Amino acid sequence: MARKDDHPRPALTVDVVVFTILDSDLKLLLIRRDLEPYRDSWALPGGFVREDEDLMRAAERELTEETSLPREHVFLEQLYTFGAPARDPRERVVSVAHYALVRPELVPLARAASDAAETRWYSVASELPGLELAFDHEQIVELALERIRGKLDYAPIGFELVPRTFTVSELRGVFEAIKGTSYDPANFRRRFRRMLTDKVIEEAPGKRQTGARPATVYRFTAGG
Amino acid sequence: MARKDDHPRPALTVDVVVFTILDSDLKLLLIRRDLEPYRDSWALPGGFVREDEDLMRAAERELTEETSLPREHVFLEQLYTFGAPARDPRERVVSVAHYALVRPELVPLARAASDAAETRWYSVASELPGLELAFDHEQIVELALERIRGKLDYAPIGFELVPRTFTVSELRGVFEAIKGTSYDPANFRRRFRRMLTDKVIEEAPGKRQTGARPATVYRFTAGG
DNA sequence: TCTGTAAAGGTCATTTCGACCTCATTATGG
DNA sequence: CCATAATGAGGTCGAAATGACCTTTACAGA
Repeated sequence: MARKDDHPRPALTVDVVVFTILDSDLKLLLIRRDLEPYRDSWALPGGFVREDEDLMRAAERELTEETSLPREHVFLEQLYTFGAPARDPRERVVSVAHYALVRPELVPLARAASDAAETRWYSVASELPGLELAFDHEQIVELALERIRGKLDYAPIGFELVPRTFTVSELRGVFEAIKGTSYDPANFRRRFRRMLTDKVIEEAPGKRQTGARPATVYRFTAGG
Repeated sequence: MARKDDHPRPALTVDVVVFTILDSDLKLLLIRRDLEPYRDSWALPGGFVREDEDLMRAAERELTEETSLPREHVFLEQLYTFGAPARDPRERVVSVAHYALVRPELVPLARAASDAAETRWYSVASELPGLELAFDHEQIVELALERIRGKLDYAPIGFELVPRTFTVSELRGVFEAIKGTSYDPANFRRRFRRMLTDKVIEEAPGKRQTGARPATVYRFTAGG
C-alpha cells in the first residue's frame, strides 16, 4: 500500500445525510452555510475528521454537534466516499458521506440545538427538487435516497424511522414516504406479520386511537 | 462543511480487491510487500491517491499498474472507506477500498505484468482462510466477499466473471464459486432463460464441446 | 454398440405476491 | 339511537416464482 513518504494529502471530511419522517413525509436535515464558499447555500451537516478520530466517530460527532441527538438511538452507516478533485473550489477535499435515520420522537431535540447555525428539515418530495445545494451535496443526497429505497426491501431499516412503539399503519406510512409509492394495507400487514416470526418485535400493551378502530401497538423486544 | 483551515490531513490511499474465476474457483489478487511495515506479508494492490486524481481513477491506475489489465474490460466499483486511526502503524492513512471483477480470459495479461513485485492469485475457498494479510486487508477482503455474494442475487455482476462468450454451465460455475454453494442445473438454466428477455444477452453461433452434449454459447449484445 | 455425462426442457408442489373481499371496531352525524 | 364512514384485521384467489425431480437429447469414449 504505502510506497513513498512524499504524497499529496487532501483534506478529509465527513458529511451526513440525516433522514427522519415528519407528518408521513420523508425529510432531511440541511444547514445554511455562514462561510465561503457557497455562503448562504444549504448544505449537509459535516466537517473535518480530527486526528486519531475514526470515520464513524467523526460522523457521530458531526451528527450530535448539529442535532444534539443521542447516538444510541440513531442508525448511522457509511454511504460512499466522494473525491472528485474540484468538488471543493478551494482545495482538494475528500468527503466520506454517511446517512442517518432518526426516529421522529427525537426530532424535537434536533430543533432545540439549532441555535448556532440555521438548520431546517426539508421535505424530500416537495421541497428538495430544484433546490441547489452546496458542493456536490445534491449528488450525495441522491445516492443516499437510492440507498435507503433499495435497502428498505431487504434490510430492517424501516423500523429505524418509526417511534419505539408503533402501529402497522405507521410503519406502512414510513415505507410509503421513503418509496414514494403506496402499499396495499392488507398485503403490507401480511408482510409485516411474516417479519414477526423472528422475535425482534412484540405486541405492546394498549391500543392506539386513530378515529376508527384502534390499532395494535408494537415495540422492539431488545428495548433499545 | 469546511470550517477552519487548520485541520489534520491524513494520507489517502486506494486499495483494490481484484477477483477472478480460475478453474471454477474464486480467486483474488495479492501482492507480497517489499517494504516495511508488513514486509513480506501479502497485501491488496493499492497506493496513494495523486493530487487532482479522482478516487475511481486512482483505483483504475493501481489496477492497471499491478495487473496491466485494460480498464474497459474490468468491472470496478467503490466498496467502503477504512479509516481506523491505527490501521497503519506509521501514520494516519485512510483507504478507499474498491473491488474489481476480471474475466478469466484476461488473467494471463495480469500474470505477465507480475515482474516488478511478487503477485499471486489466491483461492478464496482453499488458500485464503488462515492467511494473515497486511494492515486491515483481511477485513477489506471479508467485506468485498460479502458485497459480491449479496449483489450476485440482484445485480448482473455474475456476467462480469465469465468469458465474453460463455455457456449456461460456465455461468453457473461462477455463481457456485462466488456463493460457495451448488445450484440445481435445471433451475439455474430456467432462471437464466428469464434473464434473456431483456436483450442484453444473445445466442452466439456454434456450440461448445464438453465431453457430453455440446452446450449453446451466449454472448453480450453490446459487444463490450 | 453400449454406457456415462451433461445439455435442455418439462412436471409438480410449495411459496410469494398483488388484487380484492369480508368482518370488526371505533367516531361521528342525523 | 342508529346509519355511515373510516380504519384495523384477516382471508380468498390467481399469477408468478422457486425447489425438487424426471425425461429426453446429443455427444465422447470404451
